[in-house]
Amino acid sequence: MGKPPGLYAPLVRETIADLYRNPPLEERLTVKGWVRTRRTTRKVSFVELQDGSTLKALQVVLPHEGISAERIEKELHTGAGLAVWGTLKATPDRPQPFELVAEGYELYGPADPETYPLQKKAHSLEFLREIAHLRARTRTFQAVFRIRSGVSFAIHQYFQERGFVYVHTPILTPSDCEGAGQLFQVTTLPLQNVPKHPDGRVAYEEDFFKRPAYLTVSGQLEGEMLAMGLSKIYTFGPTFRAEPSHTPRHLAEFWMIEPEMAFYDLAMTMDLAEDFLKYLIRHTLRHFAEELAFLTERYEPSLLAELENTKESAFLRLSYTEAIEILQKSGKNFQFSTEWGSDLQAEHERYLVEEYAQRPVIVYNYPKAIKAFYMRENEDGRTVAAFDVLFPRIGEIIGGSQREERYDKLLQRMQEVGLDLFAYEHYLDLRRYGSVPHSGFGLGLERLLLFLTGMTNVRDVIPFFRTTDQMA
RNA sequence: GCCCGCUUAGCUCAGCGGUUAGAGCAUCUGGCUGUUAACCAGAGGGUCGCAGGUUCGAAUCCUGCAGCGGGCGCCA
Repeated sequence: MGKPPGLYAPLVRETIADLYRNPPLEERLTVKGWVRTRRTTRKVSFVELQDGSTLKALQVVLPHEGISAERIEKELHTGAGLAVWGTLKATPDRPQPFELVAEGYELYGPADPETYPLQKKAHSLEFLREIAHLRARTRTFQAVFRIRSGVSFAIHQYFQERGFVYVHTPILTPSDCEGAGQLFQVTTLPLQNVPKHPDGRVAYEEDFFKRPAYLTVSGQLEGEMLAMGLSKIYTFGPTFRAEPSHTPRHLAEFWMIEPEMAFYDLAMTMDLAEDFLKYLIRHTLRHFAEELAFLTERYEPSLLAELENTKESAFLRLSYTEAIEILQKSGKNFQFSTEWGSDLQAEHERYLVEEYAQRPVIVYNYPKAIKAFYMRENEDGRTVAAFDVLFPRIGEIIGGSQREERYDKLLQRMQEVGLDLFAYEHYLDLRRYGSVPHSGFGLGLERLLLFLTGMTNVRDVIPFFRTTDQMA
């Protein structure tokens, strides 16, 4: 065995990605990684080494005269972690541009082939969900998680370049944002023996916050408070919903991006949303060509073409009323109503995006009755300045609105839907003092990633998923 | 929450009332003059998700349960 001699120590190029960027041919170096596959012939063995820095592997040649075949066969199985040293040689007549001719290696950790679940063959995504702690060893998840990292960076970059302030809104909150959506309650009260008043009410004065507390379902209300001083802000953090939704598009814990802008009206906000999405697509195409090529070949043949197409096309904007007319004239037999006033269902959205427009669609000015209390009422008195961005394959990817900045209108609306006004005093204060027009939207990171990676289940674009009944 | 489907070897699957349940890959053994998810030969590996029922006979049909997946609703 033995450690690499001292002359190898100062390594300039450590990762396999570095080797491909600028191959130090004929140099002696050490590379560290995990075995993807091994092939053995009479005189030499070949190991494909991966280290997660690129989807490409480094071919390592292990001559049996230097390293015994028995040791290689015993130790170097798929999944084993090791350091290997030798000389990088060009191989112009082989599929790969170069290979490492090894002088020795040190095994860090073996992977017993009898029990190690991953093989050099492809596995189903469903199987990999059962071993989420090992998924990062597959190229698929390396590609997906690297794109997730890159697009997260691009989100910050986009807003920072445009003067938005990144604000951290609380994860623990005293109330529900929209009076809807199911909350995870957070408590330090003992569940086996909850202290109660004589009349049966929970004695919250004994709880940690001396009142009920929940995990946030949205940072929007706090985002508005900060935008009313900083003008343009955005949030980017985890969000929690205790909805028992069992679909490939819902998570109990997911990441949301919520910009909020003072002095923006609905049209400006729709422009921002469209520009933002195209920026993220362009960034991903520019920086993750290798990953996108892999995912296109492996999972979604139309992925690359769809990204290219979307980044060029102007999103089709339809008012809700226009959308309803289009649906009514479509000649389609929809399961759900297309009467004015009914909400657009998945089948309607799919028709608008995939058949009618064949590109992303923004629907705006929805009926007041089917939207949240904080959305700004339009002049017609029956619609609100809300919009949804609908994408092919995904459906709704962004939901946003201009907020109701008029105190009387907001108060009236809150009373109509029966909100506890006391809990929203601070929110109402924003309308009492220096209230100005403002708007914002929410983008679900995982849904965006479905579009960017060609994956079809949000459980496959977040490292450890939480859904009803499941914690990976 | 409602509806549908699937569950057979470590993995991906075939078998769909009739001998002792199969294939590819993986594993192990042997071979191969440098392989490209190498190749060639051989071997081991299964209470056919669990429980009950129908039948001369059940992996196969029925019922219940569980796990997983999908559609719808809700949304991001």
